[in-house]
Amino acid sequence: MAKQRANIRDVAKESGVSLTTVSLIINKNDQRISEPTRQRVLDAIEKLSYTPSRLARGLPNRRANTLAILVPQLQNAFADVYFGELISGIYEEAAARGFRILLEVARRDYIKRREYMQLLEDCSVDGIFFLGATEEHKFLKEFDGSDRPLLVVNNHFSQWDLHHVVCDYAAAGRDAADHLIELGHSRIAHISGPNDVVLTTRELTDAFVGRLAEHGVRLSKSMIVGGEFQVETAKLACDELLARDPDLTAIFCANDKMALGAYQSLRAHSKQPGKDVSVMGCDDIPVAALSDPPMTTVRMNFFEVGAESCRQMLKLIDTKSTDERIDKRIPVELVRRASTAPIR
Amino acid sequence: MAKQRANIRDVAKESGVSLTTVSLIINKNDQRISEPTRQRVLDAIEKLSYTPSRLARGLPNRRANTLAILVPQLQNAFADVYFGELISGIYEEAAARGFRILLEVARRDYIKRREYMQLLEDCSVDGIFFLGATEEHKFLKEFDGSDRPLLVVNNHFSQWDLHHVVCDYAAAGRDAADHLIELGHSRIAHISGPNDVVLTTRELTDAFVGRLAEHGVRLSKSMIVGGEFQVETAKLACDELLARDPDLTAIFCANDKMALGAYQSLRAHSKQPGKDVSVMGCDDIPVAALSDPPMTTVRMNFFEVGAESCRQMLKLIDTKSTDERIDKRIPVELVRRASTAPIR
DNA sequence: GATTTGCAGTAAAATGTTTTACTGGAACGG
DNA sequence: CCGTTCCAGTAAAACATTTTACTGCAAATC
Repeated sequence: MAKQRANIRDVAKESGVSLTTVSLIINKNDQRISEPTRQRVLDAIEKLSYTPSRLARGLPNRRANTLAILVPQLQNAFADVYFGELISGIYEEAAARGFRILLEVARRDYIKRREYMQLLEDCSVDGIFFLGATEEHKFLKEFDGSDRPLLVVNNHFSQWDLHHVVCDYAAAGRDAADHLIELGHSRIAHISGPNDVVLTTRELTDAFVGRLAEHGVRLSKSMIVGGEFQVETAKLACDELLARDPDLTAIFCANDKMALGAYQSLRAHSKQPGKDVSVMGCDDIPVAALSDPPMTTVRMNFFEVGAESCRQMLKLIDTKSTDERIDKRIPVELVRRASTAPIR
Repeated sequence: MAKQRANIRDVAKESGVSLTTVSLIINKNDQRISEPTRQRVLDAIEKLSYTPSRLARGLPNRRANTLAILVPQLQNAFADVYFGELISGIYEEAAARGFRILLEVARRDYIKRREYMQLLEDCSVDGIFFLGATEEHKFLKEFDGSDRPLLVVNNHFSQWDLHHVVCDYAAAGRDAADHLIELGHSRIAHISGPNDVVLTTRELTDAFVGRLAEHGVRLSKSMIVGGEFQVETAKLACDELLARDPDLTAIFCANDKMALGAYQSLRAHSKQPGKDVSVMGCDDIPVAALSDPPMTTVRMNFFEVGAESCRQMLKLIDTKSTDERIDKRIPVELVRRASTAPIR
């Protein structure tokens, strides 16, 4: 029991070669080692059950082979399908390339103390994904035009020059408008997300309203109410809309959760969602298909957004090219279910 | 622009002391440095904006100051409130102690290749939390009685000698039984979790049935149906129970999601949950309070389970005492809402 | 006055890799 | 036969810290 843990030196000694040779074999990218030598070293590795230390490996080139996922502190930070899918997508892609994933929660004093910077500066991490970013996250200004590897996942900002990967929210708004028009609706309302702080959901609203206008349907400002992305607030929003126009025939909600709130409100007003009033959601979270009635919505492939974000990040880290900004849009898809119907 | 990044040597040179002195000051645990010297070094650190490298710090004592959270690959691995709360709890506690959190997904070949071991052996991580463990995860046998720092979060196993932190499921079962008895019910059914593979939910069922028996109410095997923890399967389970006893007055479900499935089934049979039939859930996930009717359930503080798990893990790592096994129970609490009522 | 104790700090070894620049010899072209 | 190229591998520097055992000196003790 002389040593606990074999290191590269032990392997070198055991197989009678130099450290360099062992290192080259571990990092398979070098052709110059002959097959017999390689075999001998591989045997020694097996025999000593040697595993290179990640800590030591990262040291010489200051690469941790780790990426951080930064999420804001919400009531249920990770407990959200939305975040869950994004994280899964990032993870799968990272794992396939030998990268580890760190989880970080951006609480108020986390941001105040600039700990996200610490992460990069103490070499804990080679890049940071920021999920759930809003325009209230002023600290992002720090990354404006910088060559620090930070990527905003599923939001984007026009005021700051950052790397983005995001669903095509404008297309989603247009798809929703087309669908409701096709069904013959014209008395339409919209429950929006927090349009003042999130650009993507603002784009959704703008595209929806814009496309309706192209079809000759005018959606007045009063028929757009914010629902904060939550079930309860959306229910209240829907109550308000019904008070303003008791005869509206369709509601487009900026996410599925809010559409569930609209269901509740409609029922409370003795109206059947999907029959008396068509309701559309956005996202296609699992519960959308299971809801009663099954929900017509626009599917956003959040897993793919995560995966693409990771691919872009790895490219960014490898090339270190700071000259070009990433700005990817992931396509969306209309899903027809029973919560929308032709106008009677 | 000679150097990119200050290291401890630069700080030492700048303040005219040795490396050792700087190191001792960074790791505040040494008293022997005089105040003036400390101040001088602190100023130099500030001036050079020096940050110790985590990679290099971990190397000498082979500590990564990082913990891993291992989750099984489910349809929605992290997208679950349950996992979300556990992870948040672990995270908060770890962050407070300067530990980072790695996320790992135990897919089939991840387990086959024993990558969880790799994690410990390549010094990526000082300990592993395993979430969502079941008896089907045979690889846990590898940790049976071992001094490897693995902790099973919110499940436990009698066949293997492992570290556990878990909600008090037996108490939850008893609380549920007491509540329904108190309301006067005697024609009671139970939708269980996957009792064949998860011990905790089996304990829940056993405690529930046992306590009912103590009160003189016998729950026959046929009135216990498995619901796989999912809404849809629970709905089917409830259909089956109603077929067997159309006059049952109360159903206890092993989690809140399944109680939602029971709601659906009851409505499909023209019965009002909370009026015609009392329905109880377990967990108190956010949607329980928002459901219609608001759900009576047993609150399980998953955040606290996570936090306590982390505290225990850190103790384990610090003491390296392999002689004692962790086995903590976190208390639960009955939450009365509108889905249960006195029998008519 | 010699010895001990405490203070404030330092030298050097240890941690485990990667990477750059080199080396000895064989084959090959002219 | 001489210079070049290739092959298969090596020596040594670099990465950035922690930790153990020491040191010089002043004050206190006997």
